[in-house]
Amino acid sequence: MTDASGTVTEALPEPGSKRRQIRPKAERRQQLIDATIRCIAQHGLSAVTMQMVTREAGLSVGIANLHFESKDNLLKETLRFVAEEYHGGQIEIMEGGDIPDLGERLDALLDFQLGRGVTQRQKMSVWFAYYGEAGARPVYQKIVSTVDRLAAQKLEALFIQIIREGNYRGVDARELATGYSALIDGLHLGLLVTPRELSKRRARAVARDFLRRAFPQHIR
Amino acid sequence: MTDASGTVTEALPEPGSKRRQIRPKAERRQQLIDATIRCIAQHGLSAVTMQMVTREAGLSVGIANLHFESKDNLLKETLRFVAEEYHGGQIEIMEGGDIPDLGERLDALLDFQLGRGVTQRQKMSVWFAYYGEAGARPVYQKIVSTVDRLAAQKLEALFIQIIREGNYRGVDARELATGYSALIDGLHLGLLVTPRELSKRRARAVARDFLRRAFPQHIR
DNA sequence: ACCCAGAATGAATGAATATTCATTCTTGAT
DNA sequence: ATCAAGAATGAATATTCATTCATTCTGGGT
Repeated sequence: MTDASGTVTEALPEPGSKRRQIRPKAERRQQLIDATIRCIAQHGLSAVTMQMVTREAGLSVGIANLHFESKDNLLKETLRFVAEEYHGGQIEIMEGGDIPDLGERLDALLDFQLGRGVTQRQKMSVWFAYYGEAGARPVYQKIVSTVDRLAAQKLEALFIQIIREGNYRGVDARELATGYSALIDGLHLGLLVTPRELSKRRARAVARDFLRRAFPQHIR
Repeated sequence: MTDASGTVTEALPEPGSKRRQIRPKAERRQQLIDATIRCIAQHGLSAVTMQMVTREAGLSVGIANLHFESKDNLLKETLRFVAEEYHGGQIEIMEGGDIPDLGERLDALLDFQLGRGVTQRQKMSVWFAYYGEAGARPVYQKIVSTVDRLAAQKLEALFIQIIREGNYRGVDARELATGYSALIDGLHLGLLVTPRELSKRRARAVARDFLRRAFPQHIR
């Protein structure tokens, strides 16, 4: 706050400067969404305030209502972003032009779903914060189920390929896909709520186990 | 509000009467917790207010702070109640003096976890509402993980018995228990958020499938 | 019949927070 | 240089909500 030189501090813009910057709308929107994600992860959805978000973004309070028309809308758009990012990532891997080998593709998917560091934990927090409200908020349900359905279809398609390639008998791709998705969601929950009991390493082992049981030739 | 007879309405206590009733503390506490559960299920955790809860319970606003010292505490106690009820039910089945056959016991557990009607859905809402906040609220984490750990131990114990009885090879009870718990949590999530895509019937089929894969002699 | 401990009430209070908008500032075009 | 469009600001407003507490009421004990 005080300057070593002891004279006028107003002159040059410091790191956390107040210098007003004008940026395109899209950039500000993303900045606010990112800040919202951090706030939800740190304080919980129900404790998030506009002041908190805008301070985190290093912007003024008025700007949130300028770019999103309301808090409600900001939260909705944040969910949409997280949902699309998560499911988009999965879908890209599952379509997998990069990885021709189906077993490897499964591994890559698992890596994406249970890998990463702190960032991933932040996203998880946000993800489940919304799930928690979804029971009472149809808007959230709709956003999630839209992207969810697409990912489920891709997963089923991948499983069908694998089943054909491995000539696995008595395996229902759709049922298995539902199970695998649920398992991953449940493991995420465990990592979030009881990180002491469930390490990321163990979560991965559990998920791999599930896949190995179903597709022994492709995993391990 | 008005009486058909057209005269004094004050006289006899109607259904929604204002007649003040004095009841023991424990009863009022439970009444408030039940009302809280309904409110969370209907409006979402972040929208719940004290006024809402006390109105739902048919009581005055002051009473909540009389029996619970604060809103925070009421919410905490509500979580504790739901957690203990859910896990308590499971544990009772898993210890299962009633059901000697291990396969049947597994079935009973599955029934408990994925059965029931509207009530169950209410509890699920509450359950995940708290999960959503747990990332940011250590108090919630602690409550959940305490009961969770106990249930996990019981499940592992049951699986160990089954593995011994069935002489299953290459199966790790603990890992399987983690997987099964996660699967059930994930299915609950699916039922809550995307009830259109996942019916209760299908959820049960998926869970049974998981168990059958692991313990083919005991299930089906 | 009467009392009184303490259960219950709800109007009042004060703190927190979403939203508005008059004003200021920035930037690219002229 | 000058200007206008519109991006950004943040003090002010209005609302909502948790919590308090002076008061009222109830029912078991005497």
